[in-house]
Amino acid sequence: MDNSNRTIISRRSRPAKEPLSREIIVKTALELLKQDGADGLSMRRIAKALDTGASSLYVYVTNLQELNAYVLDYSLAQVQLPDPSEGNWSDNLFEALYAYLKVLHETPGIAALAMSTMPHGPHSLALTEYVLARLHEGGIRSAAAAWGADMLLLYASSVAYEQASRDQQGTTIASLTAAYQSLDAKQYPMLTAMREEFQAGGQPDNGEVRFRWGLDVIMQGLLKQTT
Amino acid sequence: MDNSNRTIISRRSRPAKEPLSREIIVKTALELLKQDGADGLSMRRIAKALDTGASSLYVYVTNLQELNAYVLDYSLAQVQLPDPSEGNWSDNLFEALYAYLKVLHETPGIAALAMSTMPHGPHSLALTEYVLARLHEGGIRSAAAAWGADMLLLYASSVAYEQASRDQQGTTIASLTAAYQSLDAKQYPMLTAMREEFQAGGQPDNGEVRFRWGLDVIMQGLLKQTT
DNA sequence: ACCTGAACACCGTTCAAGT
DNA sequence: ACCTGAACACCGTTCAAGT
Repeated sequence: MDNSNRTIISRRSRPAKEPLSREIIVKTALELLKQDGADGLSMRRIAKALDTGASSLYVYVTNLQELNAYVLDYSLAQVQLPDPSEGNWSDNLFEALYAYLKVLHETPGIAALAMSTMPHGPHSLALTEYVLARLHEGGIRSAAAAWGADMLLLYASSVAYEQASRDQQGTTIASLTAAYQSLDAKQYPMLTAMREEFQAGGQPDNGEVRFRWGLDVIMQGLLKQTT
Repeated sequence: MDNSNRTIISRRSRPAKEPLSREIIVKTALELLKQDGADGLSMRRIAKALDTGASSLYVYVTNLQELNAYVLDYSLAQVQLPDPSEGNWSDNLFEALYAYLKVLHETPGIAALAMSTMPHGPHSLALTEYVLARLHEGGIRSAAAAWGADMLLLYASSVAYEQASRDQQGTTIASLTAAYQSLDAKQYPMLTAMREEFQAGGQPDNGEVRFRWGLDVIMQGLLKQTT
């Protein structure tokens, strides 16, 4: 009696340590990434959050690179793909890519993963499949569709990544605006003349407008393509 | 006499240590980046190559981020911009962007810098200026030109970066091809049908063709744009 | 003014040892 | 089979001390 009681109490004060698993590792990794940004994603920090040593993780994950791939795919589960049976193909395509951008943009660090790790997982494949299907609906087939899908996804990833590193740097942004202000008009006439347009690009409100504008450019170009 | 002699000998065996300077730091950084890839670019390695301690570098460079920016701009000096008075604007634009891609592609690690560090330096500005001027020649002005120039440069940077990380990973590429081979045709009908087109994209020979195809898509889209 | 060494607070990965 | 601690070989940055 005493015995069982004691066990219960000890369980309450610190619940029986959940056994490790790849899933729980990936989940904590994503939480840390959301909390602390790109620095949060380290073997040692994940291990600490799970109350173990870093070496314990290597049973479930061969290395950091592989873990990165899992984390990326896990977070891509949150990309909401619009029902293809409603609305037209091009609106659906835009919304899907914008949803992808938002997921990358929401969690700083995921964008970096999207650029640096090769997409393995089911959610990444599902996204590519979706994009291909919409392009097919729109009459863009074979090579143009394959390359176009890659291009659209790369565009979204790189925009997210650029914005993420922009936000992270902070310090440098002031000195850059200063540099633009004091441009030599002789050496850089175009840049000097278009100062405002370039600075407007950095404004956060313009983000969505500009992103959609870029998608539109690519889509127009794809529709013009014959190959 | 003896004294002066001794000094000369000691100078020969180890020439009077060149004083540090930002330029020499940036140069060695780039050399190490070329030799050892992205891992080569570390304060400690640069210091070791210069036969000092890492802390000595901080007199000439405020931190690694700033050094990265200098290295990037220094290597962009090698981008050969075609003479705008010869040939048509669109060929010149393509060649300039391809020259940019090649510089990023040649030195593994520079592409990562291009994506992650904000472009300050004169060579980066010169490249942007050149792109803007060509677009202007082609009749693309104001906002469309500014956003278009950013888009073209981002496209080149991201293609280079993607290829660089692809090459670096090595191991993963095999498992990815395997994954494509065993795709569930029910779940991913498009991807299954277009396997070859996707795998062809990974082929190194196709790199240039595909890059130019992408530039063409963006250019066609830009020319269609009214805003 | 410039350089140095040691120190601080981190990394990823491996490996022998424990349960 | 799983977990652990210590060790190895690294990081960027700071700071007191030297010249």
